[in-house]
Amino acid sequence: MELQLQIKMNEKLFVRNPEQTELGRKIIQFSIHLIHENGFEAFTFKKLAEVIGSTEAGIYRYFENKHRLLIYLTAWYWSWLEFRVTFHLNNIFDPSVKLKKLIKLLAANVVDDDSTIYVNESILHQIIIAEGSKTYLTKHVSDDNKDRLFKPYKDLCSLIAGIIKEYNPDYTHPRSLASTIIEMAHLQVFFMHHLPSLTDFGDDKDEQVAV
Amino acid sequence: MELQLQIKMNEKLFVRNPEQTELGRKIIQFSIHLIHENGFEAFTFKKLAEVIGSTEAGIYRYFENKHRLLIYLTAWYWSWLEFRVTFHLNNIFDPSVKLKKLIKLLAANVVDDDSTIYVNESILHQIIIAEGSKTYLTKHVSDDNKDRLFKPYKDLCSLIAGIIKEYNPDYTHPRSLASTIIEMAHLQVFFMHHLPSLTDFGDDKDEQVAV
DNA sequence: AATAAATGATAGTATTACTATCTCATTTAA
DNA sequence: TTAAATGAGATAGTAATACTATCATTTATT
Repeated sequence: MELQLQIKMNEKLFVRNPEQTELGRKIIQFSIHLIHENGFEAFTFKKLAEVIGSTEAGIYRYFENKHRLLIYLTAWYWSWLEFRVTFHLNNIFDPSVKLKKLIKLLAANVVDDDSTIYVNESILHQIIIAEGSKTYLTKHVSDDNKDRLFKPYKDLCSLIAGIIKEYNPDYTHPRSLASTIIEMAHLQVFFMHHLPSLTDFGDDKDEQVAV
Repeated sequence: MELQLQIKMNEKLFVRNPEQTELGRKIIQFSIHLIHENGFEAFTFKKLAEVIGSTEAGIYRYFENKHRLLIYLTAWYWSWLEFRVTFHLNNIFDPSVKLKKLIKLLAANVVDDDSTIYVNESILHQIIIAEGSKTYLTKHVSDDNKDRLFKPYKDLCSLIAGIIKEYNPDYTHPRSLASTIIEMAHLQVFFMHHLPSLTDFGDDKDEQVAV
């Protein structure tokens, strides 16, 4: 069975839909690699253009600026993750089993998913860890939020909060706990790799974040 | 009783010690205001120079670049917070009381502390919430870490991890829990103000983050 | 009073983050 | 089949950013 996974993206995230043209798909594919290699700060449209054999102006036809591109990638990732979570939790009814599976999914190393050709999910996952929070840590969060740019993130958070509520209907802070779980599943991995004294998880290839 | 609180800062954080000259103290004082007003991305040494009536080159004599200045401010904040925590937990021996007091200290609104004239702790606290994680979310974290630039953060984390261990010596992840508490005490406040659906805390003037 | 440190003034550079315009090839639609 | 629309390359230009360098002047220290 060969399926092609297509995620419907918010139109405000781009100027022209990158999924519909060759250049657009190259922008997605290679921006992921470039951001991962040099970090978001050092990433420029000019460098990206050189890598994909196009021009700076060409990339601006697809994305308003590099921050929007980062939000696009991040939104894509959260949508993809939500689908993954929904898929894996399907037909499981015990909330405690659900929660355990969920945390495994969030904390596990992501393997590249072949059903999306130009997105390398494994690398994208690492970008989210290192750069994800920069999408909302800006002076224009509220404007971006009004444009619903963070909806995929919020949807995932809601999904998790719902499972927490199922597990314990009396728990008073399911959404805060959900966002904490998501953020920490990522941040603890970052600490493990770069600031190990801030975590108890070892930077071991085989070791997974404990559940 | 009038005390002057002086925090000994790591020499690698600056080119010339800003606490020892008038211009240096102005840099600290007004960079806090500027970063808070326009965000770290929009903050430049040129704008800062204009505000304090000096020149761009003048500020470069104190800080290598704006990122180092942000790390300086952040390091200062964590040191100040560690002192505050140590002070408030002095002579308390029940670990559960300690933990509760600690979380109150981390989550409470910070009021400006008069024992430091040129640092407005209340505003600095808001900067840490919105910009703090940008200090380590870079490609050069490991180098910065080798220069011990994050020591104040790690020290605070250790202190909290120690209290957690006192409370429950069998707990296997005290450092991860400590960093989670610190990060979330800040991030949930950010969400409360800007992305309220990611939290259960309301953006109410009187309401404090629950303990 | 002599000397060193701190600051101010000015200039210059490479890079970044865009915007604009014009051409040309390819699709698509009438 | 031809005209129009679309996608993309090429080139140019601008304001701002992130610095570095030099030199003169003011202020502090001995």
